[in-house]
Amino acid sequence: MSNIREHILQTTCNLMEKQGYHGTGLNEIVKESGAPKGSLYHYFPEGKEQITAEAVWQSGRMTAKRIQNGVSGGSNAAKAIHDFILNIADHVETSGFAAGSPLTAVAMETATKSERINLACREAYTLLETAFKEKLLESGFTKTKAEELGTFITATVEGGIILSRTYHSGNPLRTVAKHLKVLLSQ
Amino acid sequence: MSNIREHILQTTCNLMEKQGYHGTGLNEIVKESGAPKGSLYHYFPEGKEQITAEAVWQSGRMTAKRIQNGVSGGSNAAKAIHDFILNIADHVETSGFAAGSPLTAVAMETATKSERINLACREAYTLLETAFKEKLLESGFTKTKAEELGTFITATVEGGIILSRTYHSGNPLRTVAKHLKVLLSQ
DNA sequence: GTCTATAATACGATAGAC
DNA sequence: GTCTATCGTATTATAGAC
Repeated sequence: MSNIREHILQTTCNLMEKQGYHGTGLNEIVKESGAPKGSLYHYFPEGKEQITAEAVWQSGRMTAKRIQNGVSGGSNAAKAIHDFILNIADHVETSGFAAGSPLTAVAMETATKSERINLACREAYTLLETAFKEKLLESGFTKTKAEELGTFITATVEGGIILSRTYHSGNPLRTVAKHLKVLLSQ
Repeated sequence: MSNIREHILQTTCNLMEKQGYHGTGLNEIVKESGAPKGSLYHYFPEGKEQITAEAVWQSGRMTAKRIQNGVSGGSNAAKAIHDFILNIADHVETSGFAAGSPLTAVAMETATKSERINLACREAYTLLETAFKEKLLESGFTKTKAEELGTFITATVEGGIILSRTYHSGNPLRTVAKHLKVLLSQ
């Protein structure tokens, strides 16, 4: 796959995790990525919607992988999930308060405005929920419980990201990590 | 206080809980509110930032009040918070998947772009966290625990709103409500 | 206080040369 | 594949009449 194409997608992720969908312009993506300006519509003939949908989807796949690889042994979901969230907390602070993924902002902005992007966001969230669920299954949770907790954990992390970005501090995410660990260790 | 002014703020809340900050234009606010077009900059001389900051702040105050009044007796925080979230779940579905408040979307979009709106979002979230905390204190939680859980609950609700909007279903919020109740009943 | 008209700018998208 | 130039349409904000 083209290098430039990948780089445009990565830049889109980086910008949208700070500014969201409407707050990020195509001119900004071109400029920031350093990609040849004429090539944007060559690689993404369907424009901004296509770029965003692909960026969201790719970001979801990468985040899910990070959850899966959290603890290789897989015997302790509580610790794996705890560490995963602490990593996001650090990232928020070291990146100038980026969200770690474009998903949170883009999902909110486009939920009722673009069917295509909304579909990509659903798929991305389902990947995250499933990754958490698998971790919990490995640790001995029942199927129903693992499924519901997968949703619960995803919601809590997303909300923690919003609070940490708003307060310009990783602490809300750290509080979330701490209490999720207690909940999952019981 | 002016009736028109209040109506402009209310309309801004309604639009931004669906479309966010950048997705909502001033023209749209004027048109939707039916307010006299010439009066927008009369009541809000500092423009969109001022309108948004005030809308966010007002919305935070109203939501905090709804949490406080959830259960008048105040003896059962778990049930009060559970019911509060179920109400949001219903609202998301009956409103065509609005967020219940402009806070979630606006906070994400403006966290690093507008200091003024960011400050309003912080104050609004602090109001929510405090409202949850007070409910927990009334139910006998220790001060430290009530404080941390106030943050945890706020994060979980905000994340639940994102998931429910994305999936076009109140069910993620209902899952959140269920497991929060279990957590708080122990 | 409210109106219309418009300034000034940014946006997404496209055309056509090379 | 990549370029520049530009179209058409949004946006926020302001000016000036009434």
